[in-house]
Amino acid sequence: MGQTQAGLIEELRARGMRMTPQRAIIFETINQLEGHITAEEIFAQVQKVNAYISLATVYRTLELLQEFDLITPTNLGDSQTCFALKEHCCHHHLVCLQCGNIEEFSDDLFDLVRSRLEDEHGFQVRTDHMSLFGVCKACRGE
Amino acid sequence: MGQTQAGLIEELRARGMRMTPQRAIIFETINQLEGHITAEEIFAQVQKVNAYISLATVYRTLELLQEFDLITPTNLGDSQTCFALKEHCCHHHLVCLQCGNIEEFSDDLFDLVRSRLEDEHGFQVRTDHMSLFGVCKACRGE
DNA sequence: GTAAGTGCAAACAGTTTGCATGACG
DNA sequence: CGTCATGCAAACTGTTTGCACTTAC
Repeated sequence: MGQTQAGLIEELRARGMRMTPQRAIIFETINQLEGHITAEEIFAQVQKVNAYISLATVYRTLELLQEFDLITPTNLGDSQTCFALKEHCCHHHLVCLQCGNIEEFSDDLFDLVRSRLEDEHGFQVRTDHMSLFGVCKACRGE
Repeated sequence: MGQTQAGLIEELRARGMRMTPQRAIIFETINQLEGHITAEEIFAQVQKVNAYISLATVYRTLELLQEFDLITPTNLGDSQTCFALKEHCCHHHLVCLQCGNIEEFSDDLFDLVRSRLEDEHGFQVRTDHMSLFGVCKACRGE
């Protein structure tokens, strides 16, 4: 956890971004609040540390982290957008039924499926090591 | 197509809802615009038929159709919500790894996965006859 | 005729943005 | 000390709602 945060800060610096107390607090909050959280939730948590951090800064920082490819936004039915760290995301496979080629895709894509199956069916899906079948870009192009 | 629309209207009437020209136009539009469409897209199309139908009515009708379980909303990354007819949706299976019990779930859940794999990888997934594995409600409760 | 549906405009929620001020490096 | 980040408030987008009016049944 501390490591991840140090990693975040380090990477920010490496890309010439400035390190501000606001950003540090927001990063730490995202690290602590595991799973999918909304901007508003981050804001609420962040305000406990420092009440003078604005919601706009939270949004701007989230945007920054997205550009850095460190978090991913997901839309889970609700009106609000959720965010999650990318670090732990596993990969799945896309298998082409025509040429047999296999490519990978991120586990993020299953966020909505997972949460809805949990909410609507009480079913806890194991999405590790999934394979989806279909037709790849190259084969479709012909 | 005409059949589906007749079905919609019939079902509306059966539930004691009124049939208005606005609703007829909106239904027909949803039928014609296959796939996932936004309220705004429906509105634009509907206005070509009758320019005096308001966006509010489109939203109200969409809400109505959701209550009737005839369309499903989906959130595909964009800011706007997409809607699709439920009629063609196939079913998939949830297989419990502990008790072996199998339950069904709707293909709608894959909307986001499908569209993102198409957009991001150019991959056309075949989501028919899918099975997902995990732990069912009953087994989790223990 | 009466309950339900409509249009309009105003309200609303979530997010973004312009600008003056403040602070990192 | 220059540049970039912040806070504030106002703008913006997608959606919902209150209300007077209209219409289906």
